[in-house]
Amino acid sequence: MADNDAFFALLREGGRQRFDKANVDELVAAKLWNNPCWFSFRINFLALNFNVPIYRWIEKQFGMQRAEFVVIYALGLKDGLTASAVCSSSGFPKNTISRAIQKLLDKEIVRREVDPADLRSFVLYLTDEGRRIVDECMQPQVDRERVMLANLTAAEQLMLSELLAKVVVDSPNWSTQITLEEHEE
Amino acid sequence: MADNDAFFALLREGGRQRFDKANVDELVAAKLWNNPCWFSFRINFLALNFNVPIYRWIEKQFGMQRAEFVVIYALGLKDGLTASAVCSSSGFPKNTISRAIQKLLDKEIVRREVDPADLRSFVLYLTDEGRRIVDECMQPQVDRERVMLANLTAAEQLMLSELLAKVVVDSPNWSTQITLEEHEE
DNA sequence: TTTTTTTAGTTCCGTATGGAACATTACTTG
DNA sequence: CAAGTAATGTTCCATACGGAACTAAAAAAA
Repeated sequence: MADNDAFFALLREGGRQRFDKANVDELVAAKLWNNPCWFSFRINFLALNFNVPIYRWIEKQFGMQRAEFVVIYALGLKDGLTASAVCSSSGFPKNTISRAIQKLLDKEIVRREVDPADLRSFVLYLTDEGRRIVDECMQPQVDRERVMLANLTAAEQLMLSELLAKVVVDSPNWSTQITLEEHEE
Repeated sequence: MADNDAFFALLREGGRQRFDKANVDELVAAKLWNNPCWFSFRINFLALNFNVPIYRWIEKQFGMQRAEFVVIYALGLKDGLTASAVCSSSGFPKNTISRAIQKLLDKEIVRREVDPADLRSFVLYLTDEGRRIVDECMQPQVDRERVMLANLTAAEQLMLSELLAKVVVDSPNWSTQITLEEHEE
């Protein structure tokens, strides 16, 4: 690719001309269309706009912290996980997850058994109460997604789902290290 | 739409069959393809995978917290903002942003002037030092994006940029309230 | 086998965080 | 105009958070 610059400009613009920008906050518009990091802004903006109301609601309804919910959400999708499995799929540090699990054990939302094959680790299971809570938390999340995606057609949603999945699937190939020349010091 | 269910299943699947899932963590696979919240998982996973290394690096290099960087990032795109403008475009609560600004003032990365039109608020500007820091932070972010998106073709990146922008542009129409039947209490 | 290295999970500790109450200025309405 | 309401930023406080040091078990190396 020789004319990288033109292409990056295109990416950044991201179909700007087709939008009625009347309603968008001026700074949001700048972050969308005048920003070398088009991807990270879009992703972070959407994640925040999903998470803030959802976690506020979960906190209100069930007195659970984000990390706690992350644990039971993972268990809801796949029972019998270990703490470290939850960590690596969620990106939270292990002490945070560890504490979350302690609270969930206290509240009897989760139970655990020593893994006979590896005495260091525990296998986690939802209790009936835990299952009930996870289930009850899903509907608002599905609704929130639906609200946020209402501006896309069905075909667009499908395409978005596939494109994002394609990116996620590639994640094992991303180094966690920032490989810029390590500056001074 | 009568056959909603079939469509949501499609969305969730998000082109699963086309992927070589050999490399993906088993739980990540479940969260991708067996999850009623396909969108929020994808978005959150990607945001975390972008943010964690980037903010670790910024902390190391410049001793700045996430909220501090959010402020100067916004100012880098549009100088002369107020604190509340930064809040509403970033989603951070105002006390967090307020403290971040204090620190930036102390370090002389940002300066501020009373807004003559509104004596309650201040207008913020990057200092030369601040500008230098923002600039220096952009390259690693652009690089990180590029790494994360390397699995998409140019056309796919463009499509992704447009689709995400289309969702963001609709954000003024999303209520912040969770409107589920407010349960008991 | 013993010694080193890695891995799972916990604990310590200082710091960052966000809700709520606050002070100040601006806007609205009677 | 006065009185009430909303908006901007700051401060207080209790708590959540993550890095780093730790214990114990497993795996690898010697």
